[in-house]
Amino acid sequence: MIQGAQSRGRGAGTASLRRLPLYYRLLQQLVAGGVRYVSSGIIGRDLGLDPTQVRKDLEALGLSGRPRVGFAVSDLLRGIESFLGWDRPKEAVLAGAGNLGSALLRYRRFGEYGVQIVAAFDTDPEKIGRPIDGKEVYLLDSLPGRVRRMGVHLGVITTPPRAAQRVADLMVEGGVRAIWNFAPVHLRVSPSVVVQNEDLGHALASLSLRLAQEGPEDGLGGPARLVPDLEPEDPDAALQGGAQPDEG
Amino acid sequence: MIQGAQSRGRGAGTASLRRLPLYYRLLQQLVAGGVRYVSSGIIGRDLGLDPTQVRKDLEALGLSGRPRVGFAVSDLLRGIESFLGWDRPKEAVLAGAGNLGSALLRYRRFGEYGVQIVAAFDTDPEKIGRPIDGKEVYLLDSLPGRVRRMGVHLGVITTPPRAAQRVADLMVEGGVRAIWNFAPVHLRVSPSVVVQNEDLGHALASLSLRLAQEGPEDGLGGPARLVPDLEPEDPDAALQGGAQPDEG
DNA sequence: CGCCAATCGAGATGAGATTCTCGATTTCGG
DNA sequence: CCGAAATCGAGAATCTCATCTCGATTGGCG
Repeated sequence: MIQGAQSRGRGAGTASLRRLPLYYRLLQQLVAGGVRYVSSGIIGRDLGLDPTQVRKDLEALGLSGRPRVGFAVSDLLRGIESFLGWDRPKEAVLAGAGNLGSALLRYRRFGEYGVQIVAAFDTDPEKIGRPIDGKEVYLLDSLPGRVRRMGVHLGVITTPPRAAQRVADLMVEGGVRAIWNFAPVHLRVSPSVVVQNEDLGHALASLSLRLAQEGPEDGLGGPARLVPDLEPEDPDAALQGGAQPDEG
Repeated sequence: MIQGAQSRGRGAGTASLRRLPLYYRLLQQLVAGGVRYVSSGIIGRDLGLDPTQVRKDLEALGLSGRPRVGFAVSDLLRGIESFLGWDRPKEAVLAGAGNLGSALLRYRRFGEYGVQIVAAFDTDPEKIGRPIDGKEVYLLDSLPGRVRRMGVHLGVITTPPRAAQRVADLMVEGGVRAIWNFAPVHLRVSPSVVVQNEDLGHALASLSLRLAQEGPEDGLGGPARLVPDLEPEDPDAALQGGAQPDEG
């Protein structure tokens, strides 16, 4: 991914950081299959990456493998979880309880990454006071105060474009220091606030572009994520959205 | 961004490709404000990028500016649209009409990028035959045949993790050549099929990580997108999810 | 018309990322 | 116990990307 002007950590560069979730997913599927050890060559082959790169990435995490054997899958999983902070709980609030916002409030999988959305905000009186998936929906105007009292530092914006900037301002006012922005607008915030844009339209269009350009897959995300990104998963747990198209 | 093993185009590298949607968003806000010309310096300041980089990105699109004046905003918008293929219509199908899938079916903004989801598939009998936002929901088993008849090459997977691989196989069987995968699993598909992973959990966790690492914003996405990505928008049009928290 | 400032475009420089090469270690099969 | 194969780990080479520097062009102003 492209990092604009970002201070990168020491060990793992922003590049390898993006691949860790990919490894994590694959490793989870391997443990589910009873595999205990895996070589960088296997990982590389499945993910379309160079084995050396895989080793370097894992090395940056402080993990090491054994010649002729490979890496212990369980070590890798724990190492990645720890490195990415998935084992340290964090809370977030969401603004804009529309289609997308509601879906995110019901999304079951954030917990696996140590993140939990604890409250929602909206301006529609119809929505206030009606919890969505157990999360209370409050009036938008009360956001700064509540967020500050809750001590939450993560905010999710799923409002219409026109409301996004104001919501961002309210969040920052309440002490939010990182914003996950689904609204397709460029937010102007203090440089100390981290903004991660997640434009779904752009993401799908990006995929379409890759298709048109005949660019065989590499496993990475793509859009939004054009910038900093990550990801993981396990093949047996519950699941996201809600519908389970067979195969249960 | 990190691209696994991808054949990159000639003109614009994968890096600048990720920034184009950022420019697009900003430019749309500028036209809405009546601005006709903009310099690379202005764009760079607003987006936190180096002016030279902005010029290089735009240059890669075949666009040029005039000294002392800058670039014509309308030219830039058209150029980006064209380069990213947003002006060429494409159809997509979706599998997994759960929370997330439904939200995407109702998402109004794909059209702006030239993409339209034309049908959905699921295994839940309750959902079959009940259109969502005007899109018909069919039985998953009929996917290959229908997709082939419709001539669709884009597929979206919003199923539980366990169903994802089977759905991917069905899609490929039906002729889908690019998959947007929201299920947190690593899909194994033919190398000729493009897979773009969009793990929302990972994306949010990624943001959280950036926060913890004290990494001031750069405007880029982050996770998923790890690989090829993109994005755009206009500040006045309708909007995404559905809820409109004030400011209407 | 001539000067000044703004802005672009191109080349050079430097940092980061990816790939390649090679030596060391360990397991497996005689 | 010994040789072959696999795998890792470190260093070097290559590539891409981002930033810096500088000359050229253009519009505004006197």
